[in-house]
Amino acid sequence: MGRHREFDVDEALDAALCVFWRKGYEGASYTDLTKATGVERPALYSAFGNKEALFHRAMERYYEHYLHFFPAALEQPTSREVAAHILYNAVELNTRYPDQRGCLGIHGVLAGSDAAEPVRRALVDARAKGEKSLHERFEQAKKEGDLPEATNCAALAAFIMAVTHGIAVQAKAGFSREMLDAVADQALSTWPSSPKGP
Amino acid sequence: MGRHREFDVDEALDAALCVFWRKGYEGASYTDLTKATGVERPALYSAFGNKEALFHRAMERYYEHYLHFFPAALEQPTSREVAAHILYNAVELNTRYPDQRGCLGIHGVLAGSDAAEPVRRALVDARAKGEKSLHERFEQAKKEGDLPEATNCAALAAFIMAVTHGIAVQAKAGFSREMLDAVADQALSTWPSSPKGP
DNA sequence: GAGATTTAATATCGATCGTTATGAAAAAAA
DNA sequence: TTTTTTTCATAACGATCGATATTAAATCTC
Repeated sequence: MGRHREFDVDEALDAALCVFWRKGYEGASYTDLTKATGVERPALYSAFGNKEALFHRAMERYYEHYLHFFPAALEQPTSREVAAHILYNAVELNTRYPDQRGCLGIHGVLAGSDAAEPVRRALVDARAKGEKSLHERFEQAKKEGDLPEATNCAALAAFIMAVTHGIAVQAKAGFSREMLDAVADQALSTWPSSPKGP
Repeated sequence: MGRHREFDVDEALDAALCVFWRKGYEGASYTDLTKATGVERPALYSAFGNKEALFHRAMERYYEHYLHFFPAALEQPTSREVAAHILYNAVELNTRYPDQRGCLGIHGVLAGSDAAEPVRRALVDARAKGEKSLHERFEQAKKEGDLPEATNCAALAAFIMAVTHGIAVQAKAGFSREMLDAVADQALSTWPSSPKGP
């Protein structure tokens, strides 16, 4: 009943995601989005709703398709390996595509107009969620004797995330993968070791 | 010869700086700027030139008035103290004003429209300049035996800057000063020690 | 095939963006 | 005081923003 859609919604979403990745939420205009997706404006509205909803969908897809290494990292056997997986995979992702360096979640909307506040909040919440899961993973490591009893697990998780965010900023500035790997090395260079540990 | 200016240029610049700090370059509109400065649009243009020039002036003032701790840190006696000064002062600055958390230089324009490319480049260049001076300071430390011969000074400088950038991102997200100090602690716990060192 | 329903494409909406004429107000120079 | 020069404030500029009304095309049901 009715005409069929002539474009692939997922393909359009992927193209829109790349635009947001490069330009952030407010920096990406519908002119950019229609050009990248090959889909006219009203069709984008019909398929996704407004710009904020489209960004939300792009953000979900980003987490699923690009940040999948994060939940996977939490399943590494030791806390150090968890941290290493996060850092090195972040470096790889942040330098993988020359045209969209850095991380959508970080420079999507660090700052912007008041109108972008809900989007900014959504990204902050998503980051907080990831950091919380990392914190909990480190608490588990402490229980297992993988981390010293005195470890501030919240601070350790915040530290790893801070380095990851910093790597995203530097990747956007054009830093080489080699340099960013070295930054990750340094972050891991003195991982707190448990007396019971290896 | 002619009428006098009725507003203080430096005061207006300070007010504009705060707007850019909060909203970034493209997020700050002239409506915001006139409201914050109390100066009408044409007067801002007359005093500073266009928006890009105004941001440039604000950026200069930011480096002079707020990031002055950075060149000062380079004069600390040891590389570890240099790094500590940078990190803890960055935490303090990034959490000093509840209304403008984070760092103007970082979230000023991480992403944005193509029109903001020159501004983005200027901020990247300014960051690179600071990082280069830190790198050189670490090379000096290596010569003095304060850092091990094998130290990758460029990576070490990039690491400190990465943590600083990450702290800025987290400060913008509302992290407490205590938490960010703990992040800085963790970053410094990885500090390489020289065999000749203390 | 006829009518109903959904999508596609053009063109445009009001609002806001950065920027600037324009003319009144103020202060120095004559 | 008159003239000249600079600033101030109102208003509006063209361009672009996100979002739609409208009409033609396509595909369903009957």
